[in-house]
Formats: sequence, C-alpha cells, structure tokens
Amino acid sequence: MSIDRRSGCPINLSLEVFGDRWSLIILRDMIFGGKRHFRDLLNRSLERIASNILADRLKRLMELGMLTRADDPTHKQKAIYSLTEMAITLVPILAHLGAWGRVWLPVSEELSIRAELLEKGGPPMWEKFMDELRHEHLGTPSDTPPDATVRATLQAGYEAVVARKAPGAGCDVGA
Amino acid sequence: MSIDRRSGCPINLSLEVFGDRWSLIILRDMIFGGKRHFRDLLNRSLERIASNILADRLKRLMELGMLTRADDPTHKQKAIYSLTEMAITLVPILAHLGAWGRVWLPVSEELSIRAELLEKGGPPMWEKFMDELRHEHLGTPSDTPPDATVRATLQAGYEAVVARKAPGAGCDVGA
DNA sequence: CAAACCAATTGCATTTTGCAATCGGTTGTA
DNA sequence: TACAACCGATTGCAAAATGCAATTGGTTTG
Repeated sequence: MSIDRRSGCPINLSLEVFGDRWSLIILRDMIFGGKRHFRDLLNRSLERIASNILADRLKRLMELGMLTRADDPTHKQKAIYSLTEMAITLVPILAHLGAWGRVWLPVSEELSIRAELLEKGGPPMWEKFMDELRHEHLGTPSDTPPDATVRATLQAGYEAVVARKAPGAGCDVGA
Repeated sequence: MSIDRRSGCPINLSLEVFGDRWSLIILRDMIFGGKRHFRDLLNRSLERIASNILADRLKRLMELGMLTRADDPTHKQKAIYSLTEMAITLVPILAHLGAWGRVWLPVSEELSIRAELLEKGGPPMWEKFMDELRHEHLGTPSDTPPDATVRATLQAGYEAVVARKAPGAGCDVGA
C-alpha cells in the first residue's frame, strides 16, 4: 500500500487514498456514469484528464484495493475495471460532495440534477444504489429491474433537464 | 475565484476547491482541533504540512470564501483565521470521510475515536457541532455551556482512549 | 535580556501534472 | 477488403506543485 501514513487519523488516511484532484473524478464516472473502460474515462468525461494521470490513478486505485481490472471478454484489447466494496461505500461521500457543491459553487443545472435527486433520496437511496453497484461490479444478486435502478432514475432526471433546456425547443432542426 | 471550472458538475467543482492533499487537513484541524493560528496549523498538527504549502492553502481558501483572516487582538504578530459558513457546512463530509477511513484504513484508536463518536451521533450531532462552530467563528449566539459542546465530547472521548492506552498506567512517572 | 515565538517568504531540488504524440495490434465500416 | 478508428497504455518535455530547511525583523515570554 503506497500511502504515507503521516498520521493514523481516519480523515488523513482517507485523503492519502483519494485526496487528489483526479481519483474521485474517476470513481464518480464509474459510479454514476457506468464507465468501466480506459477510453471512456479518458475521452468521454468532461474534465479532460490526461492519459498518463488516468493510467497512474487507475494503477494506484487498484493497488489500494479500490478497483480491480480484468480483460474484457467482448473485445481483445479492452480492459474492464470494476469497483470493489471499498470503492462502492464511497457513495455517501460523493452524494455529500455533490450536495455541498450545489449550495456553494456555480454548478450547471444539467450536471447537478443527479446530486439534487441523491440528496432528496437520502441514505435509503444511497443504500439501494450501492446494492446495484454490487450487482454490477461484484456479481451479487439483484432483483431490481433495469429500468428501475437508481442510475436509471438519475439518468432520466438528467435527460429531462436537458430536454427542457434544449435550444430550439419546438423547432424541428433535424435529428 | 481561482478554480478551473473544467465542468459544471458539483462533485468536480467541490474537488476544484478542496480536492488536494492539504486543504481538508487544514479545515479538519480548525473544525475539530480548534486551531486558528498559523503556528498551530504548522507545528501542532500531526501530518507536518510544509510552511509554504500552508501559507498557500490558507490564502487560497480565503480567496475562495472558506476562511477569513483578522489580526488577533491579543498578540500583535498573530493572525487569527475563522471559518465561514461555507466551510462550516463541510462537517458532514468530514464526518463521512472519518467513518469511511475507520472501516477501510489502518487508523489508530486514539485518532479515530472522534470519527466513531461523530458517526454514532449522526446528523443531529453534526448540526449541533455546526452551530457551535458558527458561535465560535461567526459570533452567532449559543446557549451551549462550554463543557457540553460537541468538541468537548469528542475531546473527552479522545482523552479516555489515551488514558486507557497510556504506558506505565499505575506507575507514577512524574507529571 | 536572551530565547522563543510570530507569520510568513525564500532557495532549491524533487516530484507531479498536463499536453500531445506515439505504438502495434484489433475492430468496425463503407 | 482496405482503411480509419479504436484499444490501453507509454513517452518526451515543459510547466507547475511540493517538500525541506533556512531566513526575516519584529514581538512576547521566562
């Protein structure tokens, strides 16, 4: 484990694991965006992380027990990254980060609707979401239909905001 | 405001404010340790932050609206830093960071008892603590006696663990 | 009165970050 | 079938950030 351990304080140790600019962004994209491949995380993410930083952080998060990596059976070149239980239990922290950011920072409406819905849903919603992530990443059993998952709820909220704010609403400007 | 704004996502924006190794450590020491002077934060903190980093982060947190700075009326050279409401509302995030760290990382018992008590106390305890911080840093009225504050509770828990684990307990080795 | 303290700043070496290009192989599309 | 796009990285290099230790001139303490 490549952490300093400057002190045994739990907050300090948590920050030694993910207290950098990029680790929680990667985990956010995996948790909320369902991203699991390198190129998704590199090119289909809004903050434009650098490829060497992405590679470094993925490796580090694996070494620290937050992620695992396997060959993707559907594509010879692709690696698929999975969250461990250690990472999945970060959902409440990410929910709180989102809620705090909504209050104090210049968020965009499209990108903050998920945080709003998570805050409204509270801990029961977060628990349900973590169970879904366990199913998806760890193979645990799940009885939630795919269109009733928390991620589907969050995505529907996002799409509703996007549709409401679409330019030229009411004009047919082509697909 | 010197943030990138790489995206309008609230999690990203929160991390642009305090997603570095040191900002939340400084805020932790102010919130939980009652530290408000440069030397306290520099020399009486376990993680040994470098002085140029401390100066830089304090300046940045002030610019971002998390802290204010005033001359300390009790000492001509001392500056006293105060938390703003923006910073005070980080208490739940810090509580969750502590709880997560206790589960997954090699914490020390002395330094994690505060996190344990906060987790047990839950949101009502956090709200009470934030009110106390408002009183201490923003001058709002408070009706909590000094020995019944959340910080006093946390400190008593810490001291109980330290006394229980003291070497040579039962020997009088001098003051 | 001397030592310790105050909030920083500074010099410098090391490490990290960010940008862009690159690699050889694999897959998808016209 | 040819070729472009894709795959998970790695690499080169410049800029930025970090960390260590020393320093500053004034203030407070023992």
